[in-house]
Amino acid sequence: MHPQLTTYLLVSKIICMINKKSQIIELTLKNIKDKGFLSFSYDDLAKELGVTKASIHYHFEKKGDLGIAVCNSIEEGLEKAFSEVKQASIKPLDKPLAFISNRILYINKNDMCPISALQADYNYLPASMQKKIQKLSQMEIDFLTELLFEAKKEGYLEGYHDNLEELAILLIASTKGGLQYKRILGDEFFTKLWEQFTDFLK
Amino acid sequence: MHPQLTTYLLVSKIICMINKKSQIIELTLKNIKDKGFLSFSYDDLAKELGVTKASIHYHFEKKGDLGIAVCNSIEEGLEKAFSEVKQASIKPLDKPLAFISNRILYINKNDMCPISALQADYNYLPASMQKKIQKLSQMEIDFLTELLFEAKKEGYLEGYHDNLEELAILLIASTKGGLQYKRILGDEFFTKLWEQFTDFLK
DNA sequence: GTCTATATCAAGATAGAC
DNA sequence: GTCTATCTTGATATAGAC
Repeated sequence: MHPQLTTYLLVSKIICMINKKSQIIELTLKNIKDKGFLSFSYDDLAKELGVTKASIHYHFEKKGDLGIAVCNSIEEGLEKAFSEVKQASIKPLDKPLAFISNRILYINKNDMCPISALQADYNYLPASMQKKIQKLSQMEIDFLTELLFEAKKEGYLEGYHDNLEELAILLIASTKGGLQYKRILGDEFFTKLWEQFTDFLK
Repeated sequence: MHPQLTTYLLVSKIICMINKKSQIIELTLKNIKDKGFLSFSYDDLAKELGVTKASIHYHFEKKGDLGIAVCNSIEEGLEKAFSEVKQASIKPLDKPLAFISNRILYINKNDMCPISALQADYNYLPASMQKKIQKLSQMEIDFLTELLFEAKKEGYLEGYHDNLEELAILLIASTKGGLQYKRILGDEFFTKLWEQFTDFLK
């Protein structure tokens, strides 16, 4: 075989592997949002991808490995949303809620926030995942807090002083709770919540 | 055998059955708070009670039956907390948060709110349970809303008008979200949330 | 009412062929 | 990289003896 062909085959194999890996990660994320980490199975993924369980195990030997990969993917999404909103040409006061609604955009009608789903399963996840989930949970708070501080620096949020982290906590906690209730009681629940958010931020 | 003795044995058998049933329900509630409805097993209960799985199946043939029984138990607790707080001799303005803290009292350090746990598993629960969970979710809102209205009637909450249900939704949603974060990030998270609640209600 | 035993099914994971 | 086959374990559930 020509050495060039060998190289080509090797490269395309690696690219395919990367694609398959990220396919699996994406699909896992979807499953987590639907049923949680403990409740989805390698067989669920295999069926949706049209392959066997063993094939998934080739890419992610243990379920925990796949869990870590998904957490990393969530982390990237979080950072991307943060930097996009930070650089957006909108009023600084609108950025905190833009960040939240950016994140919510990817949660479908009957799905959970994936971070909430991971938090729910927390007690029975491997320590490596628990650590990652801690980090993700804190990151969301920190990003939102920073956006609130930037708004404050620009002269908004006069009613608030050193308590912007507290406001971030209120916004995140009620968003997460609200998303859960929305699945059960319908969209109005979240709408009524969001209206109050816009009142806080003016 | 004396007829009296027969009666005695029958009665004590029934009482024992009732006790065993409520024992199972209590233990199930504990398990739901720890791992969620889908993740606990009859074997978990059996081991903790020192009996076999088959024995639990005698009392609750299907897992869904047990789920309904637990939901009913939660509903009773909810109604009890509501009527206790309603009749308590404390300021009407303190009653809404008294209701919430009354409910939180029974959630241990690394546990979830059982309603939140059931909400997380919602998509994969039997329809009978989904209906019950809807009812429980709405009940909490309604009870809290009513306590807020009573406070308003007594002259408190001047800043609020027809939006007391919205306030209830904010309080419930952030409480639920906050309890989840508390398990991951520690008690301070919830403390910082609670401080804001007391600011809202004055 | 509780037990033993068992049926059935699904889950995570691995071995080895192609 | 994917497959078949298999192992092991655990889950829901039922049958029938005591």
